[in-house]
Amino acid sequence: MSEAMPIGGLSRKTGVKVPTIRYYEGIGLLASPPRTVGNRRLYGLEAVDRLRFIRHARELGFEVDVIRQLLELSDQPDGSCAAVDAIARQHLAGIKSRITRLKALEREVQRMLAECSQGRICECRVINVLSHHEHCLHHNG
Amino acid sequence: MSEAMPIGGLSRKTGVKVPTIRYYEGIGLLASPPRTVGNRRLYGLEAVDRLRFIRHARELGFEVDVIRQLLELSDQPDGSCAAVDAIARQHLAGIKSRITRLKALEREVQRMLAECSQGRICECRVINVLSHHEHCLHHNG
DNA sequence: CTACATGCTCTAGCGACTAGAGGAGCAAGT
DNA sequence: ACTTGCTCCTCTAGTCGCTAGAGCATGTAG
Repeated sequence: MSEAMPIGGLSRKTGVKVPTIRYYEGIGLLASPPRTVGNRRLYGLEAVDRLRFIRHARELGFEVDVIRQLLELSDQPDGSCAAVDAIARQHLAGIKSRITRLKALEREVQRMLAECSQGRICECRVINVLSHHEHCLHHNG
Repeated sequence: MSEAMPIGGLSRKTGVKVPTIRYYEGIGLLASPPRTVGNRRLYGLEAVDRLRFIRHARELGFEVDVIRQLLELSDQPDGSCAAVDAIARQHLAGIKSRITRLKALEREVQRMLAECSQGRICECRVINVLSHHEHCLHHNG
């Protein structure tokens, strides 16, 4: 019955580093746990769940503010999940747009490289493209 | 013959915001220009070229440190462009890997959403997946 | 009783800006 | 000459999500 654990134990169980756990507490993402007589944090099993949720959401690229919302929503088990869905959908849209922009970058850098004939700097296509925007396809922010 | 211009003019000509220009000067990316009697920066046309180069490289996602290297290289017009090429190639690899990781995220968030049947929170697939890592495909950092 | 690990708080740093305070300079209009 | 309003100056602090380190306290094993 090792119900309660110190911050290091929580860290090992969740894969979240100790300073990060304290950081999450500081920004109000993870509740302040009770302390021992010696002022050390003492976590129960619910903290493990909570922190795993946070970690997983972070791995999926959700921002801290958004995770805060998700946590609030997940605390209302009878509420509609429409809001959760909307958040996830919005996140997906953000990911898609980042992919699109990165692909545009990829094409452009690739083109730059393809045109460089490995000569001297003064005729280097890479430097050239960077110097003169008009030679380039990149026009989205 | 409007050769020399104030910082606002440079900003308009290059599309780089005034505070950003000053920031670039502060970190040594753009040389400190001469000043007027009234202590205002006075830029010539070479600053326009330089700043456009920087801006374009930033738009392509090159980091400031890397741009510093590219600028140094572009100042040696007779040198080999192998180094420039290597930098661009490395950058391209970084972009590719970011795309790969984002696509993995995309798939996962999409799957999460697809499985959610718009019911209550307590049976919401999104919350569920976030709570339990093992239900999920995501395993790369 | 002594190591050593682990914990605590607090502050500062990362990258690439952005925002704002509080003041000075400058050009145009009256 | 004076005022209005824009631009410019420097400096500091904030953004995001941590991470690193200082300097100390506590807990545990031998």
